[in-house]
Amino acid sequence: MVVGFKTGEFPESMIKRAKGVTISQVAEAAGVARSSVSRAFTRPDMLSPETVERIMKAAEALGYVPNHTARALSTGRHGNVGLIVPDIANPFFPPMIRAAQLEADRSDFCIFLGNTEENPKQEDKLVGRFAGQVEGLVLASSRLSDERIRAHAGKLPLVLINRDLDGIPRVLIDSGSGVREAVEHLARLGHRKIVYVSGPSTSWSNKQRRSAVRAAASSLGIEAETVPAVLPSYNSGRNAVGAILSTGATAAIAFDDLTAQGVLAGLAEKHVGVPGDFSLIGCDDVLGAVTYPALTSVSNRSMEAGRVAVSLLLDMLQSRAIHDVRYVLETHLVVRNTTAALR
Amino acid sequence: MVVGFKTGEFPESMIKRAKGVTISQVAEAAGVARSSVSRAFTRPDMLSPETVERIMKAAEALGYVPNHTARALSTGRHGNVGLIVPDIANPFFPPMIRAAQLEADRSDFCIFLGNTEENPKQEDKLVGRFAGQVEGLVLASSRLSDERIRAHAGKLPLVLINRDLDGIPRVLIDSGSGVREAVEHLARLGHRKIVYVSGPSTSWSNKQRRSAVRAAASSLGIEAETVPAVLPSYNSGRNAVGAILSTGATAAIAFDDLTAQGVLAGLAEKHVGVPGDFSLIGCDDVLGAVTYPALTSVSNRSMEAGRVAVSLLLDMLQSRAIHDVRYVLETHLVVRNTTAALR
DNA sequence: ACTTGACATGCAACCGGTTGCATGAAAATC
DNA sequence: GATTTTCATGCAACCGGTTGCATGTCAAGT
Repeated sequence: MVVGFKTGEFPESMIKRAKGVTISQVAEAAGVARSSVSRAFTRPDMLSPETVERIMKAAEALGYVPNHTARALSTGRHGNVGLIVPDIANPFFPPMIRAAQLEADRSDFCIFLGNTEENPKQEDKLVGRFAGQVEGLVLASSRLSDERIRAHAGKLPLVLINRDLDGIPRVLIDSGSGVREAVEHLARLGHRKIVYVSGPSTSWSNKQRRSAVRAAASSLGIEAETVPAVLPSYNSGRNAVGAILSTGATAAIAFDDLTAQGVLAGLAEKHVGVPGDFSLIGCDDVLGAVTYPALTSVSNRSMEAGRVAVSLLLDMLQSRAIHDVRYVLETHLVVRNTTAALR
Repeated sequence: MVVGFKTGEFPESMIKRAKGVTISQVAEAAGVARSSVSRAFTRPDMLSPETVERIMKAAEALGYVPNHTARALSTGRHGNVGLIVPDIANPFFPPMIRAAQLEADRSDFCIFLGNTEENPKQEDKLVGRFAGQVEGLVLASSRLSDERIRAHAGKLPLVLINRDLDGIPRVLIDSGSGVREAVEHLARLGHRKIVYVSGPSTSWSNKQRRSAVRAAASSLGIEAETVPAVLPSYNSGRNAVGAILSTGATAAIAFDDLTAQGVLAGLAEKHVGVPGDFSLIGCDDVLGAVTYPALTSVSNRSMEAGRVAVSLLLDMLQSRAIHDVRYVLETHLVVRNTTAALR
């Protein structure tokens, strides 16, 4: 690391720049009352066109920009929403964040982003910190308990992604449908025993996927076991390989693609060929086809989820009413090269 | 897509929840002046311990939480900073965002996140939207012109990542060092003509990498040509393959790993073996070793960059002075399996 | 016992906007 | 021409905190 330090001071001119032109200055310059300036910006139709023009010209000349904070204080609306995710670095989330941002932007809203590091304590703290300065919040893949979520929902408008709580608007990516297809796919290939490599125990998606695997397996008459991987990450998956193999299963479905990627690496280390000796399926399809072999996975709808969640939230804020919406996005199996017939 | 709509209304009780307890109510309950309540929260040492306790008890009982907006208005500080990136979905940025968030969190600051979609217009718009409600801004890999950046820097504290403008604090990931190593590596393997697959023309990193390639190549006496890929993406890289091959070069260094990954795919389609027939090096090392063959790349310091940038910004806000800091992070070549001796 | 100082608290102005209501002038009605 | 309506604008209170200064109290200093 090279650090270049060339410290100079820029004392006055650049420091006081923080101070802005106020509405009073514009009012004086234009020879009107402050309220007229305010109206020129918020409801120009209330003023005569000439007055508006005069005010605007004065404002322009002075470089006036309405103070967002002051406006927020008197109107009670600041046009900000929060988005809290467990782990930005997990490729499942960036597209979601991006879509959310875009949707918020369409309505001139700004987004506060929070990263909880998969930690409920941190999540609680962030919700609290955000609460005072956002009009509403989107909680994606929350790791909080139902009670905490309900408590927060009682204090500010909330929309959930991948968490199914009655009475709170929510967007659910139904991985159940895709996972079912995955199990059927494996059964059709002749696998009689499979494992589900689970994710965070407080994750709704995890529960959903696990029970979908079990249900589909039992209805198809094949055996399914669960091996825990705790966190959705490459290393978690890699560390789980021993446990996976010791079950005697011939195929695995992992909580997500990252875990699957770790499993893939772990299997390679143990010289277990994929898909020759073992079949593997991921979830969320975040890796594109970049692994080798290209990973069979369950499609992801995180972009739509982000967009819809923010749109729902903004609707709520607009209408000042809470609708008990349950928006479900279905998923499907995407077959690539990590699954093959049992030999 | 399945949409479930079970619309119920929660009219009064949940809507008015927005209103909060004010400082006046606490003051009345505790039998003190509003100013004392304010002091109990901001400078308890000014009050007698008993008073503080009485106030706190009253506040607790009423569920009082200081209004962030009001406080911001009177103090002029709201404890928010903004972070603007060209593309959240580009894996280079999430670790940076995460580190920035973490660093901000340590000082109880919140982060506004903006995504410019690689579009200077959008970036300008976002800076404007943020300007009123953040104390300072971090611009990562800005696509704005020098003039626009300087203009913004004149209006609010700014820290740049990967943009080298005199007088504005900046954190630079010096890919030059790593790229130089990459060129040397290729030369040592016997390659006599290489191409640089460029990225966004307004990107500082791109200019830096391109000139590092040229300089290193000419000092080693090998030939270097540039092929443009416009955007840093998989598809850009893939589309550039025709142009790359037509130069007659035997190796390429791509602007980033995403582009390299696209090139890799494009080469495979044209049945050009890597590294047998052609050697390829990426930049930023964001893919880990997940491509096949595993991509040789130049290490990335984006996490540190995010952390340092925010830390610099917070220092600036604290000291209310601007130091002309130029913080440079060096990079190195990480050799994997997409480079081999010319045969 | 009288002054002096330290300290705890209250008063009131201020941050920069928004908004309900009053006012006065011009336009419409009879 | 007198009266009512319409419309543009100003006044002043309000949003919910913070903070400089004044005031009053009590203990220390002489």
